[in-house]
Amino acid sequence: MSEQAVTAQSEDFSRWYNEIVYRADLAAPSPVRGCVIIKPYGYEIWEGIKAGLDRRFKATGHQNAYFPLFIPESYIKREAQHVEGFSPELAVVTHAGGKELEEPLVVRPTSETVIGEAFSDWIQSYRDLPLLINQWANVVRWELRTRPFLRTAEFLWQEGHTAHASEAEAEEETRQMLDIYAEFAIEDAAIPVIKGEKSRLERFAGALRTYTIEAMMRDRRALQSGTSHNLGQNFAKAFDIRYLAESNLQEYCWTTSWGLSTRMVGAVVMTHGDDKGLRLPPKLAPHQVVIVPIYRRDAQRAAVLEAVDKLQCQLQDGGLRVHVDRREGHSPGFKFNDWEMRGVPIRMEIGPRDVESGKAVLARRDLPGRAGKQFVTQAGIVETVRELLADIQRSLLEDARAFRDAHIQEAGTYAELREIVEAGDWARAAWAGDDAQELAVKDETGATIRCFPFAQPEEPGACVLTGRGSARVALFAKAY
RNA sequence: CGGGGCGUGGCGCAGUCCGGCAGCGCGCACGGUUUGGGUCCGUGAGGUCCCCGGUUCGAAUCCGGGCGCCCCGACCA
Repeated sequence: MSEQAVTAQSEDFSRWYNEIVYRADLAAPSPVRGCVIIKPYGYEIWEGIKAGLDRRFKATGHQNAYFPLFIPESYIKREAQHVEGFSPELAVVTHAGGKELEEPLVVRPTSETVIGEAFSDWIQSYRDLPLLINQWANVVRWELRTRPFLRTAEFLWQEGHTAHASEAEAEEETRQMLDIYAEFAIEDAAIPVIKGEKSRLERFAGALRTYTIEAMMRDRRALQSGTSHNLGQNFAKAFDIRYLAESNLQEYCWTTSWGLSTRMVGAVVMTHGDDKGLRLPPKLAPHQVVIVPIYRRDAQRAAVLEAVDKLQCQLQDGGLRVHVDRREGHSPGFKFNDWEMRGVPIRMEIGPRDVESGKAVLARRDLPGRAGKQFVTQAGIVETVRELLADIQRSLLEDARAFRDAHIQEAGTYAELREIVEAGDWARAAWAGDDAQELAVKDETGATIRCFPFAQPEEPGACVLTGRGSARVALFAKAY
């Protein structure tokens, strides 16, 4: 598999990327370039992501709600770091209803402020806490430079917002949601993400601490795939989110926020995609199985389609997402390639020979070409397919993990770090530098601290740069 | 904003140097053929060659001016 094939810039990749998934830029009206158009198939992948996350959110007691798209400019300005961080990328509405507005409205880049305003009304007592809210929404950030899926001016996401009575509880929530993101990424999306804390420079505007899951794409660039922020009391103070404690004293809440966006669709594409197109993890795939009927004459056609109908029913009854490619006028070979491009995990071929023998051909997408083909009996097909899907899910994760681990290296000195990241790999190194030194590294190597990973099984070498405070293990990489 | 590149049918492009009928591949429509790895053949629809001006008998092509987009960098999920 060539790494070239799965970069957003590669010709091979973009050919089907645009056709199959979506195009990031509107061709005609230039002012909205970089906005998002998600075609149906791509949107179904997003719906798979939504389902996986929503199930987990419900299990942890979070409830969905919806807040306004427009935020009064004054709200944004109320938290000093927040406004400073987001100002350059805000889209602002100045006119509405044919008149100039008294106060401009910001198109939400994120909703801490407007939700904070609501929270201050909703929360009166410690009995109202914790308040656990999630919103599925679109947001707009006017980036200078957009990239298909990985950075669009408008994107869809979920943003969670919670308020708690204690700092410890807020921290626990922040970490719990990061864990949920990581669990989702690893188990559902088959992306072996690394959990960690962001450096001060990369922290969310207005947060105390920001945690991240970092994924390695097939071109070895890092992709922040989800974030969870402990906001401390910064927003509670800015928006007067207070409660009456059991002690009968007014206290400020401790709040958190966390988000995961359509960028995750890009992460799936660029983690698993190969020269032939997408490879979708079964848990997210819109179609887990596609059945391609094969027949030569009308007499065969009826028998084949009858068998196919029966198999479709069995698989559907077994709770599997199955699609039958009934298109006329395309050869089986065409359909094989077509569904491989779309990344369907299992293709089932049913022809006259299979009808006769009671067998079926299964082709797994995770293995290249014909290597993924096997003959199975139609009896017990549901169980066979289920096991195969589980195996594909597992193998995609293992592939990605092996690839990732092969491209993370320990750096004992700054020279080593530089050499590693300039060659495109990730470097683990002890870090005790300050902001200025971190910026200097970016300037010199193009790499940034992706995170300070939580798990540090092995101790890295000597300090890369010395500074005040103790050194932490940091992960350096070039990122999207 | 700095550096590079490109604007030609729905998509991808050739043609531009050296002016002479607007082309190719894919896709689309129709007919036939084929169907176990991207069938083949035929017919057809589809164009402001980015815009404005100039040179010329004649401009996609040359000259002048303008506009737009993409890529790399700075900002960032």
